[in-house]
Amino acid sequence: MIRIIIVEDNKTIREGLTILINSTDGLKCVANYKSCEEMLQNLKDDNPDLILMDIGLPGMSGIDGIKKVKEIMPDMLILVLSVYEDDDNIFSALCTGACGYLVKKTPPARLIEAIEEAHKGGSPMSAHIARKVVNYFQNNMKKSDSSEINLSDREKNVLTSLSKGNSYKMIADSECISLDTVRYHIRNIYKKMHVHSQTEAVATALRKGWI
Amino acid sequence: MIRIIIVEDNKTIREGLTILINSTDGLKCVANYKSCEEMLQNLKDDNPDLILMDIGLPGMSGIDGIKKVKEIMPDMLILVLSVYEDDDNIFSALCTGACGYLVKKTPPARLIEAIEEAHKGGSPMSAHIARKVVNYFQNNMKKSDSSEINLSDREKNVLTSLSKGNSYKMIADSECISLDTVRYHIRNIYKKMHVHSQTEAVATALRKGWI
DNA sequence: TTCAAAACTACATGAACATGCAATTGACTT
DNA sequence: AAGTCAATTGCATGTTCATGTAGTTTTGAA
Repeated sequence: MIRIIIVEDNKTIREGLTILINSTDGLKCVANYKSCEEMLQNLKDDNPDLILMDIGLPGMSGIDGIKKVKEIMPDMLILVLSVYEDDDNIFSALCTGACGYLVKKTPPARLIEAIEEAHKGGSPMSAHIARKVVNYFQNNMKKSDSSEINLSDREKNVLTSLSKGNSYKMIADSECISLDTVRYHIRNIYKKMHVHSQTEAVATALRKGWI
Repeated sequence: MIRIIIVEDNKTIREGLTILINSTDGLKCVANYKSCEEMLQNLKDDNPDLILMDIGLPGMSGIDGIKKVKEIMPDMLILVLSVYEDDDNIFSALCTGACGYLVKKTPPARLIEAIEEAHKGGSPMSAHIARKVVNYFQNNMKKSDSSEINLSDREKNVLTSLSKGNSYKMIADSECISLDTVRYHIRNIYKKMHVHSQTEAVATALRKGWI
């Protein structure tokens, strides 16, 4: 029996979900709340296996609610049920600790499936949500592929050291080379990267994931 | 009618998938190959809507295959069907351009669903794969939460400008403030961030995702 | 209105950096 | 053995930066 609590400010939806869940074998809605605050007060007593949570709530937002729940019970399964499909809400929810994200128009049968899937270790997401998540990977993980700048090991060390705020003198000492050799390497780094300052070199390298 | 091609080295599986797809309304397997090389040669002629691709192939790996396909047809839908569930393969595939990732034990009915879901703009993933993807977010996107340094809008602009390699003078011009005001803001940034150089400030901000 | 904080401007100075030129060394090639 | 090349060191010079001190303007709250 999967113990579920619902957090949803709309009474109709809240009661509909409760009925849906309670009429399904293996699922039980042990409580439902119209705000995160109420839910948090009773969380320990309710001791649910999974929380079905709305994002757009009066008072504490669902995102903050997820954060609080995770502080109290880090392994709690939280399934977001939201009308929002914008990147901010989706990524905030997932980063904060939601294990899945469904849009509100999800049909009842799929919702039940999703709850069971989450409980079995999955991360159910509505189709477009999942695509957004995958797109995120494709857009933001362009590491080690494009514009293959070939920095030598020494150069990489120097650049990494620079990014930590070390001065030429400190780098010279830690690399056991002279101050002028540090200058030499940095010149070469600048030449390879087409930049003219530490800041630009470090920023570029960090953005492209070279260091 | 969704036109599909299959890349899979195991003959039994390949033929089984072909039959499964061709016996489903709305789907048609226009070709099947046992290697990426063969598939790539005929890609343009086959002109599929979606590619069902194995990862563990002899010769060119599925990951490299995905990369090649994306170079030729950037919008091609590629659904990975793999026995591997390790992070490297999953993330490589998704980053490279796969729009979904299914494990091979996926039941036929779910596979068909997944193909249709991918075609409608979703990103079907097997339960544990999805969870791994979501976990990635929770572990690696600790941006904007910890150590809440409160940079003003102006300070953020200045810092961003610095990270692009602009000099104080250039920043003064682009922000329409005097050189000394730029200095003033940078002092404050340093104070808030506990650093003493551009490089350190920019590196820290980039690493923490503030800019 | 009045006060305080934040934002802006100014000037000054020692430190750190960017870059040009040049010489030395060691490794590897032909 | 002579030659090439990367790594190293050295020196010099103009530029930019980091930071102390201090005055003015703007803005938001009491």
